[in-house]
Amino acid sequence: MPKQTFFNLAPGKRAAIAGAALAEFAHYGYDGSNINRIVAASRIAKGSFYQYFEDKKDLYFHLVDAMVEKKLAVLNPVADTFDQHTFAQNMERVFLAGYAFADSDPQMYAIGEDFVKKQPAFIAQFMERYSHEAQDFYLRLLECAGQRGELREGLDLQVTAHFIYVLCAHVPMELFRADREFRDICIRQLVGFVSRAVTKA
Amino acid sequence: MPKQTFFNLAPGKRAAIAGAALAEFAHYGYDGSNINRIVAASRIAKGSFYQYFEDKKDLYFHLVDAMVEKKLAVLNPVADTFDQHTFAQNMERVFLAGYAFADSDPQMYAIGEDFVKKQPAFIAQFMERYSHEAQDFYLRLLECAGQRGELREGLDLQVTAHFIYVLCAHVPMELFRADREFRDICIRQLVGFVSRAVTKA
DNA sequence: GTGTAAAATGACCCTAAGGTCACATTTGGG
DNA sequence: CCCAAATGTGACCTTAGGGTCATTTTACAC
Repeated sequence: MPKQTFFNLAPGKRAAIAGAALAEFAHYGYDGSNINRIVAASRIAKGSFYQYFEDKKDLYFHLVDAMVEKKLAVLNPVADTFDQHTFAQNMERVFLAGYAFADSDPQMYAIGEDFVKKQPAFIAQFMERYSHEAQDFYLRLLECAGQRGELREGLDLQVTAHFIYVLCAHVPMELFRADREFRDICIRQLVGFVSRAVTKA
Repeated sequence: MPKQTFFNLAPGKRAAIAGAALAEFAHYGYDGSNINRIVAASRIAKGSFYQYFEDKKDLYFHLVDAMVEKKLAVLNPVADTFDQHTFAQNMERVFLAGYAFADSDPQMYAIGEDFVKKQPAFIAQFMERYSHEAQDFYLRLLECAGQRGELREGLDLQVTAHFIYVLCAHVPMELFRADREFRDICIRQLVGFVSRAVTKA
């Protein structure tokens, strides 16, 4: 967590630093990011950086936290009404919400992409705090479908949730820059694929 | 390309270096790899390393070349008989061949995984030499299906080939460590997914 | 205005790791 | 056996970049 000093900063200055960091991590990913660049872009001294943050990871996790929070703000309303929809409908709602998030904040999205695809070690660390948020999300989706009697018999929910997670974490990312129509086609087919894999008939 | 000196080496020594490098890149990926470790593991002096290779990338590309060659040796026989099978059959054959490769040489597979997932810059460089081998592969698959009259109307083959490529590059990797039965289920469903997406009815 | 605590600063430090080089050793032809 | 060319060697160079610290500046209480 950033030091108190960071939160004492004038909002504009704090936003400048957060903005520079956001751009840096979105553009270069965690591995390629460079504190000197962040410091130069936000017009602060290198020493000041370490008045605000423990280290580079501290800042990075702060942004990842913000990203997760922002993404959950989009996804939670969807998850909270899982029981009012079919499994297939819920899958589609999840995808649409995900793209809404990505479209609304491409930099946050880019940080999430780098985080999920290139920082497996951090994910493990992070999950200790968020208790497997992502997998649990799809588990909730499956359990809800189970209560509606939609699921096939003999399904290992944990494994299936992971499978869905993998699919949803990787495939839509590649389509992010595609046009809306193509996206929609792919979403519909992915929804169908997953639905056929887990629901009866 | 490695220097002539490397190819003049006694086969055992050359193999020791190649083996150490293979293990290093497979374990740490390109970004985390360390020449000092490679040098220590293969019992040569640091200076000798640079008698054999221009630089770290030279060695890495040498291994990636070998990896691609080995993978193509498995995939080409499949591609050469595309016209004797349905699209769905060919998709399944491609997956099975891919897993056969991964199972037979997990280290080579790991290098490929890192290359595809974490080295987009290198892929671009590499493709200049291999003329989009991967995308072309799926394009051939689609074109063959087209000649058999299996494809839906109005399909953009280039885009579709890319979509299939993305799916086949990311999803199976995640399943690599899963047991055989689960793998087979997933392969069948993926084949079905892609088939329904591109073939008539 | 003065003193004290917080914050700002940038030159500097330190380590990791890729890459070099002057020298030593081996090899092979005459 | 001798010499030259090729090869082997590891101490050393260099750079990048994360992180530190002594010093200065600012903010604020009295």
